[in-house]
Amino acid sequence: MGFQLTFKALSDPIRREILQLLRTSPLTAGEIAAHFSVSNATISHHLSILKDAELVLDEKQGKYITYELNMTVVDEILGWFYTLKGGDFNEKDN
Amino acid sequence: MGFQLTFKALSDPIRREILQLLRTSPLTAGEIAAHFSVSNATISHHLSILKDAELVLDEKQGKYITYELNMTVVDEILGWFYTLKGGDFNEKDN
DNA sequence: TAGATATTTAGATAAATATCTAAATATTAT
DNA sequence: ATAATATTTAGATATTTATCTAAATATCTA
Repeated sequence: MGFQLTFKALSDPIRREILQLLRTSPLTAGEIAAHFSVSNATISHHLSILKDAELVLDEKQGKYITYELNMTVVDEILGWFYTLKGGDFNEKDN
Repeated sequence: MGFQLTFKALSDPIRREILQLLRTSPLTAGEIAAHFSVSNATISHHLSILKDAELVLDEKQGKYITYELNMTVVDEILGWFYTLKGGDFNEKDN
């Protein structure tokens, strides 16, 4: 539980919007890129940051790569916020 | 509810640790700075970023400035994560 | 096998960020 | 008033980041 990659990943507005896009169902890289006005390469870069943070999972399906939200990590980060609201907190996990 | 400043503020490990320090009670800038090995000026800079994000509130008390957690904004950010978990989401608020 | 499509990787660049030291501001105490 | 203490602001610098274009890789289809 090192949260550095997770929070860094969440600090960019495009990456947060990608997560919201994936809220209802998985999408391919191209479908995701179509929602934005930056290049596909840039979206690919953002996806790799989300992947490193384990906020998304990817699955290769033939020509396409499908991305989906990883709820496990979303829940872990929620846990971090709950420590702020009075729960326990292990200082090492930051 | 523009979350950009909030998430940016949370993306630095020192700032997250400051928030955890303030979990139980308010502290002065100096008390906060004493927990870290960077200069007071640097901590002051981090505090100003947390303040801009409204994650902390400050109150001048004579020679000291006391900082405390702003739970209101913590709760707002929790709301953002809940949209990811199936709730409603207004795309403008990102 | 060639050509088309989907995605990522590489290399470059401009902007943003964290940090430092030194100086400024404000408050308290002698 | 002067000195000491607490904090912030200013200016500089090195690192990180988001973005682009062009090239590489992988898969599908005719």
